[in-house]
Amino acid sequence: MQTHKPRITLKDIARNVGVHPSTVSRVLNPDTRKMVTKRIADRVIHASEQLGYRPNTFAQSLRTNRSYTVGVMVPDLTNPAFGPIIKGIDNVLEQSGYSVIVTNTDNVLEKEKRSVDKFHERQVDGLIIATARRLDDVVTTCLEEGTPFVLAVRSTIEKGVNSVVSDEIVGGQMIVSHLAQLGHKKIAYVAGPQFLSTGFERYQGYLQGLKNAGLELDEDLVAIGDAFTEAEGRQAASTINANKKPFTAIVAANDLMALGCYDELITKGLKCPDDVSVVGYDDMPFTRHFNPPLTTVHTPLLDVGMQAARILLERIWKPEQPARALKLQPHLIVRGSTGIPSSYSETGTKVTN
Amino acid sequence: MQTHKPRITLKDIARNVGVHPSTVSRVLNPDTRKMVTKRIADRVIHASEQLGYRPNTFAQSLRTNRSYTVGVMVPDLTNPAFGPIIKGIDNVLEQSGYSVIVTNTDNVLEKEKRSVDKFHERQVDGLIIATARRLDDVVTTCLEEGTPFVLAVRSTIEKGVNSVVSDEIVGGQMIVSHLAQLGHKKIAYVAGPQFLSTGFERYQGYLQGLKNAGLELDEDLVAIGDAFTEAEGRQAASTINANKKPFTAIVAANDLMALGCYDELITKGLKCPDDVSVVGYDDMPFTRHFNPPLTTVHTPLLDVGMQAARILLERIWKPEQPARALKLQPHLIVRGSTGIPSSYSETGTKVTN
DNA sequence: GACAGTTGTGCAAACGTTTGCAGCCCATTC
DNA sequence: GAATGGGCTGCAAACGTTTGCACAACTGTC
Repeated sequence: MQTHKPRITLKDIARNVGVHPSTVSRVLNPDTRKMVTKRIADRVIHASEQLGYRPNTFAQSLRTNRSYTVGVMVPDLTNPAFGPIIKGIDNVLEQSGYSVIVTNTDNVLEKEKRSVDKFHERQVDGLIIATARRLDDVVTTCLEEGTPFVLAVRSTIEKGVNSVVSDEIVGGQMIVSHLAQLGHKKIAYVAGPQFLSTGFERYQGYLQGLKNAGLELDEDLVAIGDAFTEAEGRQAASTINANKKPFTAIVAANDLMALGCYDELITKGLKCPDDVSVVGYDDMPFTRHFNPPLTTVHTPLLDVGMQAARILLERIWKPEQPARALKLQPHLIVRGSTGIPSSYSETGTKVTN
Repeated sequence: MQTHKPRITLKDIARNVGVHPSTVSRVLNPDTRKMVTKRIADRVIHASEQLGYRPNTFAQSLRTNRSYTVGVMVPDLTNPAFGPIIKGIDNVLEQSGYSVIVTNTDNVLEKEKRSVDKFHERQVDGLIIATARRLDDVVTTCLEEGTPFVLAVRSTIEKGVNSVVSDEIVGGQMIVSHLAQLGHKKIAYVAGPQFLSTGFERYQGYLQGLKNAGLELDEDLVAIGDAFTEAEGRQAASTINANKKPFTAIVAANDLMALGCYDELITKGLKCPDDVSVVGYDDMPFTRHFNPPLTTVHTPLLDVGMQAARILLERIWKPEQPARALKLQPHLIVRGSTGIPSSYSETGTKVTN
């Protein structure tokens, strides 16, 4: 049965040094330290260290209305893509004395609303939202309430919203261009949810990529998944297969869905990349260890987190600034899951990664 | 330039209804609601909803000394093992109205101390520590200060500490037993840091496993990595290779290190599992997609998180209870990275998963 | 030596709750 | 019908800060 040490307050230090608590406060607060004589300040600092003073953040926040706390909303913590993002966020925020409250929304709207309510209740100074839909109540609420916030890895239809994303459209184009160069003509697409900017824009990139390569869209080679998951990826791939149209490559809207495609190919007895090339998106950790190593578009997740945090700090400090929509440049990482299309392989030019 | 809505306080509601703020407080607080007449209570509730009241948590916390906030310390957010743990924690804590502050310590002691200081400053009601070393200053500090806390996925030498871990020793034994059954006699071990309970106990499990199988320890077949990373795993495997002793299997202290072993084998031109079997530990996400799919010990990470959170809540509510050290049962998941040892394969009994 | 100006410190209110205490009202009882 | 008691509600203090204001003590100037 341990007994908590009694908390040291400004009053205690004041009594100890023989000054008024407000003086102590001024000394301990960097912005106001210069107001008080060095001699006294030194004694205060000494005493505060000696007594092991720790400010009471509640009292501070109550008085100042600033919590030095930031809320982060992510859809799914088990998706390894979010680890690096949060790490990036934490890295820069903790340097400025902010703490990060994380919450997992499982992609369910009701939870998102509850979370954002909770955040408001806790008076977070700002929000980083990685759950946003292309049109999203939570976002509009935050806009109305004037809460500083920035979207990570997702963007919205609304304008005037801070966000940091990777350039999804360009990424999508890169993929198709890569496949086209290898000689693929029939390129299927396993799309992510179209109500998410990532899902939507990557698909747009794919369409644009086809155009660039002079290829035609075949709607039978496109299926849309309801979530960025392995299961949905597999499901979508299976739908495409069921259409019985030939194809030599599948582009998946993210790495998880690509893994779903792997599974579908295996059950159909198709080999990747010999029979069908597969490409993902995100370059989440360990993609290079997959079987085969996954060709994918690298999104600088850690950077996304860090930049989002930086922009958020800017907005917290000067809320009047116009919104910034930062687009990081993605790049294609070619690994073993893409190769010369199977139609070519009959000619003997077949390559195994 | 948006203008923040003025905050609604108890006073506002009180004025609106025509009662004293304290009455409003009593109504809105479940524990004291029964003190006030239903008629008034209803009017208060109505008004509070109408006005969109949100309690000011700082004022509450300042008064009550409870923050409804819990700190979580993890060593490395990019390690996909921690996502599920945090998710589990968040799941159960948010149900009880607690928020989760996460911090990443990068395995550096100084950061851990800073974090735990920050947590104390913020008066978190409890801590979940996934960074603990076998003897750890942070842990002893928390014990002294009487902060409720529980270790997740790691344990300490000290007694009287709450923790939830998987039974590492049993897990280690399972692995060796599995390999022995396949016929392996020369089983190498790529150990994790011995100052971490996971590193230490898994190694103990390995030793015990050898004993159980009547095999002898060959120290040349053991190398210790300084961190649970791919790079260290590879390094350790390479060290063992350099010893020029024959072996047919490598047990790695976790999945990441196992991946490092994969890399080392590849550069040495060895095939897994045909030449060397490899097994990992943790069953982190996507291990089944690795090349080859990794045989590993499944640790129920989500459960670890959930149980840790539950125990923490217990401790927060009744601090006097004796500590609980919960051990979850791991189980072996056999996949393609283990097979009959290569010495056998010469007899023609070779199996490819 | 009086005055204005500067510098440093104390005072007290305020932030929004919670909660022990006091007191009111009404019902019950003899 | 007075005394007792119990059930509700109001009062006010307290939690630990921050900060505008007042005021005291200096400095320097004429």
